[in-house]
Amino acid sequence: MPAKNTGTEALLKETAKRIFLIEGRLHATTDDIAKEAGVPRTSVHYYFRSRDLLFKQVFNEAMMDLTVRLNQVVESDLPFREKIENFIDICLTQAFAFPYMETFMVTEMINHEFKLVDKESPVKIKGLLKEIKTEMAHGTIPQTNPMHFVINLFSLITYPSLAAPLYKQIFAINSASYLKLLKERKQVILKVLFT
Amino acid sequence: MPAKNTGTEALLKETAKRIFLIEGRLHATTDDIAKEAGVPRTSVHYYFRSRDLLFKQVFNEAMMDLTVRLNQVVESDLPFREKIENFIDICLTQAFAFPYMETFMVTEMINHEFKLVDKESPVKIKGLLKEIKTEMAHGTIPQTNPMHFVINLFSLITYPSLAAPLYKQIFAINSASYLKLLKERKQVILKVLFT
DNA sequence: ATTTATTTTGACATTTTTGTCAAATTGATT
DNA sequence: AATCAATTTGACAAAAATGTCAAAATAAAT
Repeated sequence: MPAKNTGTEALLKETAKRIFLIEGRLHATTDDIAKEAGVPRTSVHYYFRSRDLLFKQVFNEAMMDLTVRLNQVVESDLPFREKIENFIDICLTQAFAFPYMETFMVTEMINHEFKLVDKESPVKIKGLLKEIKTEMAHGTIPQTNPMHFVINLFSLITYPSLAAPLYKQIFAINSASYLKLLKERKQVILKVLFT
Repeated sequence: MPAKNTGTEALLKETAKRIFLIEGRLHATTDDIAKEAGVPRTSVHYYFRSRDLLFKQVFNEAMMDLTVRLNQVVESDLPFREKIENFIDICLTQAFAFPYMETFMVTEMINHEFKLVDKESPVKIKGLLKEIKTEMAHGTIPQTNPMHFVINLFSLITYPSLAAPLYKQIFAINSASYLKLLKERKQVILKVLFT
C-alpha cells in the first residue's frame, strides 16, 4: 500500500494561511485558494472535505501557534524583564510575518463560533499574572490589574501590524517608512511598559 | 411631488453598521442585513443600487467619524495632557460602541481597495506630531518618534475591544468581567503613556 | 506488466448570493 | 376621487460559490 504524499495538502494549507493571515483577504473563497495554489478546486474537498474544515484547520493551527508561544514565556524561568523582552521578540516576529492572524481568528470565532483548542484555558496564565503582581509591588511596572499589563503588551505588539493600511493613509507614508516604524517597536514598547 | 422619506434607507444603513461595526460579522450578506432590518432584500438595491455601494457608504461614514474625532483633538487648543485625555475619552467611547470599526475598515480596504475620503491626508496630523515632540523635549512623555506616541495611543485604546473574543478565552473570563476591565482602560492608558 | 491505492481532474448538481424588473402599494397633492 | 411619484414587494434571472461523483492519471509494490 503506497503512501504517496505529494505536497498538495500542505500547499493548499500554506496558500490559505498566506491569503488569510498574511494578506488579510478574509473574504477569499476556496476557488481563490485553489487557483493561487495552482491545483483544481476539487483538491480542497479531497484533502479537507469542506471549506469550513479547511478554515477550521487554519484557525486551529494559528491558535496552537499562539498558545505555544505564550506558554514558552509563561513557563521559562528567566528574570521578568528578560522574559518580557523575549516574549516581545517572538510576538513581534509573528505579528510581522502574519499581521492578520488575530483578525482572522476573531472573525472566525464570531462567524462560525469557533472555539479555542482544548477544554482548559489555552494558556497557563495564572503564574504570569502573579509574577506581574510581584513586579508591580517592586515598582518595576505601574500598579494596576495585572491583566491590563498583558492587554497593553498584546495591544502594543499586535495592533500596529493589523492596522497598517489605516496608519499608512493617516500618516500619509509609504510601506517602506511604515515598516521602518514597525522595526522600532520593541524598544518603544519596552520604554512604555517599564517605568 | 411628494417626498415621503420613510425611514427605510436609514434603517438599512443602521442595521448594516450594527452587523459590521458592532457585531463584527464581516461575512454578512445583503440578505442578512435586509432580514434583520425587516425589509425585503430588493430595498437594499432600491436605496443603494448594489451591495458594494452600501458597503462603501458604511465605510465612508465610519471614516468620516474617525476623521472628525481626530481633527477635533488636533485643532483644539487645550493643554497637551487634557487634549490627550479628551481624545482617549472620545475614542474609548467609540471603540466601546463600535468595536469592529477598524477591523471592518481595514478588511474593506484590503478586499475592495477602498480609499480614505478626500485626496489629502484625512487628518491634519502634522501639528499634533510637532506638539508631541515638544512634550518629549519637556520630558512629559518618553522620547521617540512622535508617530509611535500616536500608534501607542490608538493601540491601547482600540485593540482591547476588537480582540475581546480572544482575551475572554485566554483569561477564561466572562463578558461582564471583561467589560469591567475595558472601563478601567482610560486610567491605565494615561498611566502608561505619561511618565 | 499488472495490480493497487492514492491522487488528480473535469463534468455536473446544488446552494447561496446578487441583481433586475415590473407590478402593486402607499400617501401626499391636485 | 383622481393623479402622481416615491416606495415596497415578489417573481424571475444571473452569477458566484460550494459540493458530489466517477473517470483518469500516477506511482509504488507485487
